[in-house]
Amino acid sequence: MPARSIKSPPTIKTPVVIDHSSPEIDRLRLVGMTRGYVGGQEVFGEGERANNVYSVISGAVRSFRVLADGRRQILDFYLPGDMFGVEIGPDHGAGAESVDDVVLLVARRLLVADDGDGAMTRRLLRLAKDDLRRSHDHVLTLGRRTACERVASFLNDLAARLERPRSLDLPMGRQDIADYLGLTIETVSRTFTRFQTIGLIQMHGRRTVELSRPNALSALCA
Amino acid sequence: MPARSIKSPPTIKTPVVIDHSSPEIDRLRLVGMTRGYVGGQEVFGEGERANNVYSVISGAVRSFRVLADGRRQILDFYLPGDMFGVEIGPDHGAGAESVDDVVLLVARRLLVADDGDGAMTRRLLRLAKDDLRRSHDHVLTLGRRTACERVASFLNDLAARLERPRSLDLPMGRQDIADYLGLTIETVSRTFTRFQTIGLIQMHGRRTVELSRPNALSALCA
DNA sequence: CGGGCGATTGAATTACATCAAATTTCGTGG
DNA sequence: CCACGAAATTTGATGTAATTCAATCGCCCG
Repeated sequence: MPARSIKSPPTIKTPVVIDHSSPEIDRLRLVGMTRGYVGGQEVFGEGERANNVYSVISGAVRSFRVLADGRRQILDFYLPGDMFGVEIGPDHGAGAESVDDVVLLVARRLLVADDGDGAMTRRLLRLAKDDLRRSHDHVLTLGRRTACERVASFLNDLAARLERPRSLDLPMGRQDIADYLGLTIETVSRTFTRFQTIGLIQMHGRRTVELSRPNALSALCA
Repeated sequence: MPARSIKSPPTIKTPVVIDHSSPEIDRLRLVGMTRGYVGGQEVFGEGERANNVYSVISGAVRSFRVLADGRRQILDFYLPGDMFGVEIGPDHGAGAESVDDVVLLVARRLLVADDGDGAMTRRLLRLAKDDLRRSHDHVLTLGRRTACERVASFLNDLAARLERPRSLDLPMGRQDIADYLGLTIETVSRTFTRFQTIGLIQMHGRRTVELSRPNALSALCA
């Protein structure tokens, strides 16, 4: 995972208070500063001390682990409204980088951990369980689905998280998708073109995917 | 995922109190009844209402999800001292079955959820984060490791959880290992024999693995 | 209007799956 | 204690989905 040419890092610092509406029920109030990142910047490294927690205001973040020889596995993508970087132990179990241009809310870890009553802890528990559920889905996909099914699932899930727009804007490149799905960039590319040939999707440029037949796509997920 | 001949289900019910020492720091006190299972019995099904939580007293439990066409992915194995089946939502996101003969502690969900102060919630948070960490390891393994590396990781991890005995007793059969590692039973079998040929391991019967060269095995995990 | 990087396409290779026996293990009953 | 039989595992032959290697294409930015 290559060094990239870094544009001027637009590191704005402004005090901010944000209400994150966790799906359905809870609201998570976080107090901190915003910070801006250009694409491909490190937010924190694997094994780094976990002093802050983060919440995506705009853009997308990837969390990942790497093997000694450089093979990379993306564990999750975080989208606007998602919180990440919360740890129980002293340091981060995975690295995190901006996928594209990103603005994050950065809060001190201590401000989150302690709040007298257990309200915050309960929210964090809910959050952790959501992450676990997604990770289990991911395990199922990597362990038992074909390349074709993986890509279909990916588009499907992304569309679901973005509230099912007919057309979605991929924040990440093909390599990121490959590293998330446990495939190579070539296989991902081929699968996209096959989907397009079959009429499942329609690409406009390389980042915009129009889901022509969303039901057929879901059906492909097996 | 065959129906199995069920021996007389030794369903003993005895009131029990158990202290689970969570690694290092916390202790989790659970009050409930014990229940016995023979190999291959359902503890709960995917989508079933989550009325109880469970803790392994002896034996091993597998949690899993299945695709519509029957492909199965094992998400985790639970060993003595492990707690499982805790949910935030109303029902279980995965099925759970006994791997071999098992005794579980079964506690009512309500007894766990509420305890005035947030002590229990904090323990559950720690537990969820542990599960998440393991699931992330699993994603890395399924997404980016070869069959050989997967089997090595599996033996390695199992040995670590069993406090690194020189010789370990596999509670699960080859099919379970395959369904955990996203492989076929044949590939798992071939890999075991190759490891044995190379002198990495020595099998005694089909369940006992002697780790002849544990360091070489760890090195194989990449 | 180039130029460069990301993406696509093609050909050859391979790791793992599939299909099909043969063999071993281990519980059971004699 | 030993023989039997079903089930689990191993082994072998073959097939194939996905990877690897190698150009080429085309989108997007300056």
